[in-house]
Amino acid sequence: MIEEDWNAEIGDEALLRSLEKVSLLERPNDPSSVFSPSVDSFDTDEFVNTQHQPVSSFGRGRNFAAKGFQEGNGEDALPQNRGFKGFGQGFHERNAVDGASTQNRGFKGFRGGFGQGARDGQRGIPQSGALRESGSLADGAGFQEGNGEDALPQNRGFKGFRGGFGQGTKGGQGDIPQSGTPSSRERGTLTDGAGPKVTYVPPPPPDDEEAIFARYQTGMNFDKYDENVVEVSGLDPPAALMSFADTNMCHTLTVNIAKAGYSKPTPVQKYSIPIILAGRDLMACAQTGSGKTAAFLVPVVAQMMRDGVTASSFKEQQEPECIITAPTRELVNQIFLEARKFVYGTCIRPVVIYGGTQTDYSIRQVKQGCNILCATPGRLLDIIGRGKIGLHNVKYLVLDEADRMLDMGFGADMKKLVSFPDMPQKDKRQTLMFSATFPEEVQRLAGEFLKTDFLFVVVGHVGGACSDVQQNILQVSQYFKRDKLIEILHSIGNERTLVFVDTKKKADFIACFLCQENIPATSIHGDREQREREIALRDFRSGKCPVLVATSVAARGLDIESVQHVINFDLPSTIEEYVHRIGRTGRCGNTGKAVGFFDNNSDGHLAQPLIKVLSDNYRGRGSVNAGEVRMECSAREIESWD
DNA sequence: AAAAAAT
Repeated sequence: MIEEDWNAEIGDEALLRSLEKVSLLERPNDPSSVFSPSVDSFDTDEFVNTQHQPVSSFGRGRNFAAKGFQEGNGEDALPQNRGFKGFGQGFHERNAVDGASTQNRGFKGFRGGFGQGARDGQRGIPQSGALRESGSLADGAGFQEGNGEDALPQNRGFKGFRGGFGQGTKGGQGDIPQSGTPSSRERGTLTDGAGPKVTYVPPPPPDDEEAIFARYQTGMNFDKYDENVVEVSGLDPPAALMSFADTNMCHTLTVNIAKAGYSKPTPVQKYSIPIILAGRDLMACAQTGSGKTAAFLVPVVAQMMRDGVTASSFKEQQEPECIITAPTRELVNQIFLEARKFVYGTCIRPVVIYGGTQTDYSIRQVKQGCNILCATPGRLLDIIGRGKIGLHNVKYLVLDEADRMLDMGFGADMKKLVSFPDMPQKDKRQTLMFSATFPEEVQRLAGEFLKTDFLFVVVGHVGGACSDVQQNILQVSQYFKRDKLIEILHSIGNERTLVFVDTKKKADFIACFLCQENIPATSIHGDREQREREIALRDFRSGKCPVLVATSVAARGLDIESVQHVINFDLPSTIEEYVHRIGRTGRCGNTGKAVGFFDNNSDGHLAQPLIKVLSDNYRGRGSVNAGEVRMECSAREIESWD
């Protein structure tokens, strides 16, 4: 009810500004140069809030945020003076007055208002956030480092915000020299290119056998994958295999497959593996969570074992046999971790490189030997351009989430990749593409990368949603989404839930809001530093933060155990993205639930495709159960809105 | 319109 008040009072424009405000508070600063509270300044209650750094960074952040939003108390609302700048006179009337008059009080109000500020007053800027993430609480060193340097971190954060979020268009104060956070610089949204270097080096993955082969349980519907109709188009497809033992894979690989917990191949594996082993190009489409990664890794590793690889040794330029690329950093990392299982005990060395980390670190990893390179496009092209990767030895080029890799955002990079003079022509390499969705126009683009006799495997139908995900669509208008979200989260208890929103700042805002409501949440999006993204994901995986609020950065490929719910707080703009997002649950034969908030004002274009996706699965099941009846109702409901 | 991906 409080929330309803809130909504009624501040209205749309003010809501957006509030979002900006929260984002300002949350803007990660360079973690090494910010103040942060010491661990003992948190009591248990507050510790919950540390789940999301914006709030945690304030210690009493919950009160802060509550006042800021609900009472419009300027002093509390904008503890950093940068905040006032950010809003200018535009902030909600009630705040505008306070805002103007307290502009220079920012620090004071803040320090006085929040515990840790008083204790560490000399450091000035508490919000700092960046490493206030739960994990960083243990990171005593990080805290200490902040001393003394942070005289003006708030200004930096502010600029970073303008530059990073405004993308040069909304900033309105573009004259401010932008140094920004590392993440805001990464995408080249800033013009001056100055600022601190990206120094992040990811923690090394655990390398004991048990950790490498860690996996989660297949679900009760695993065997139902076989009910899918599989269609293979193209000339002379090889026969599907029935079990992993049907191939002549070397003993080590067979053992690794078993250790990794793969006992029976899924349809996409049954068909893709022999096709790849036969040296054919492949475009494969299969529902989310049905084992596409192993469908290309297993045969690629098998071939490499059969043909031999360049022994790993230190060299300035490495010549990988296989390049795997995917649209997000976390996803390439996940593919890398999966590859480590299959190559265990062999001489094949997989390497992962991606942006947001020290380039030198990526280069060091590559130099030590590289047979399978997992990379995001930008860092890949960068490293190739620096001469660290020779392409002439590439036998396998894998595009995971291929439709995404070929469309607008990445298509040019992929063309660049295959256009390097030493990249083998398509008839001299194997090109493999995998995705759960593949719009026809992108299928046509794909042809340019594939041999003319490539095979096209479709499990179920192209773009179909995973049938183990029970889908519901609720009509919820903009202003009631948060109420509905809270209601749902309370009703499902502590189960792992992924909440998708449409913008980066809203991701922070909603995560912040949930923390205020005592629901430990964190966020992941492209304006967070890579370290923060990885901590957020780790905390979500571990259950420390059972709710992760994300932009589409987390829509594809991420395989997180026991995500029971996906909530599309904002529906995505395309049906493909919807299918991928809900596919974060219901993986590997497990069941999951998805709820989408359908807002008539913004989601009208999705109505028809949603009906199709929902009704396809309804028919696919053959029998009617409660869930599916609801699903059908949902579909009809949507139709009537149109 | 937003998001992602190198610096």
